[in-house]
Amino acid sequence: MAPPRRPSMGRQKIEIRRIESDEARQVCFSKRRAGLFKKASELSILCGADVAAVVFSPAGKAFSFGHPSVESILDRFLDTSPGAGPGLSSAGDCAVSELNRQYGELRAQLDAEKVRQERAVETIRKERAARSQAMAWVDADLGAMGHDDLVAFWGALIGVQAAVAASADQLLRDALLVGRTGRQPAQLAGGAAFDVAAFGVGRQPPPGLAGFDMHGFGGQATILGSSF
Amino acid sequence: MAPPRRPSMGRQKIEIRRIESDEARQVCFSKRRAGLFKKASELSILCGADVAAVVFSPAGKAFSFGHPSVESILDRFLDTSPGAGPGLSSAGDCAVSELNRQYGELRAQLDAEKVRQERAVETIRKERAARSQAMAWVDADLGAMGHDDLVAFWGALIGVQAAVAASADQLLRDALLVGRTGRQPAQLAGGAAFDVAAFGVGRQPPPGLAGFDMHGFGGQATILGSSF
DNA sequence: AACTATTAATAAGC
DNA sequence: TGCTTATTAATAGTT
Repeated sequence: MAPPRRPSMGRQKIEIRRIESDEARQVCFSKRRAGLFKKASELSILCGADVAAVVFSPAGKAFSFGHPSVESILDRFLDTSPGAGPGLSSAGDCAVSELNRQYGELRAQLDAEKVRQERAVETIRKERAARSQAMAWVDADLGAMGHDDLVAFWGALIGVQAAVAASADQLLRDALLVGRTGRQPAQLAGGAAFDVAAFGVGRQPPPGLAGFDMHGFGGQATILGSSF
Repeated sequence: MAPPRRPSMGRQKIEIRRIESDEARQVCFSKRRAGLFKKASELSILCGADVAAVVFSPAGKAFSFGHPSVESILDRFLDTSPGAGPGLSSAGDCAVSELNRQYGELRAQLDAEKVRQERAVETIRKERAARSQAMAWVDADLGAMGHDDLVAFWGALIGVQAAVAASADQLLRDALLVGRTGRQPAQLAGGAAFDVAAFGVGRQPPPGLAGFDMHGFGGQATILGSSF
């Protein structure tokens, strides 16, 4: 039986970069030009704003939308923009100023984003390191380990993982929270990431399972905190 | 118990007509103005078109977007529209144009950064989910588990973790590579993230350790690939 | 300003 | 080019 393919793949996510295919670019141009003019129209009606939009196709053909009229808007803009009179602050300068402000804001966001990315990478690296060490450790003497030892070890391991998970937890909460906030002056929450070595895992030479003193953990392992 | 009302009514359908409330109108103006400029920017990038948009707020404040520059577009339009003069219009404002370009570039970078951040968070989330599931599973019957079962389980768990680690590995390499590059057209490497369920861990009801068929793994556990 | 539930826009496929 | 559909993107109303 043939796979029941859907009649359409639906809208796909696209990158905002030049469309290479001539045909696809032309189609997109027509659709989005219409969409832009519609948005401009809605803005003028909803908010009582004066709006003009001018578009030149790659071929050089001009399209325009304007409320109340393209020319009136353009004239007004060109009139006030070059003026630069210190008395009446020209609106045109405001636009440039606004652009500058947004530019700075964006750069701040980008920086913050990079900091968070680095923290995420670091967290993953730590989790992996801890896991690797723990596995190597166990691998060495697992066969010789008694049942009770295994259970006890498991309990200890759970502790390590819970702690590491807590670190990831912090990062996740952080990422989700800040992700939207955007700004954030790179509030360096003291990166007191859990130090694996403190739990005995991470030492270079595996001490050998026979020697590890974790029996105090009790027979039945229990999942510690780490609220999932 | 009180009716669990949703935190938001979400977007409502609205008529395209003047918004009466001053405050709501102002908010809408800000949002939609940004949206309009974004659409204009996307149109110019996607289709290689020259686009300008000019907006006057009801208060008379001017905002504008232009690629390559507002003035060049407006001049070209006013030139060709009435007189049909074939004269070359000069692109006057290079500074604004450059600022606009940088703005777009920054925004692209920020978007790419956000994508990577999301992937990082998703990876961490998956690792945690896998770990949580595995621990809960074991916790259920660990006490009753025989030694051989325990050893075999450990081997299986190693497999899962190695696979998950591989996913993280990809992310790390990716992040480290791109982190420095800065630009990168967000080359969407098909995110074929490892599916934990494929390893038997992740099923909702713990199948009970007595039933899991992983003895084939052999008594001695070995660390699989996952090059650390 | 941050959040969501929704509506609106639109990438693909015919 | 215009229509259809599955998805993504924009954003109205709240807090």
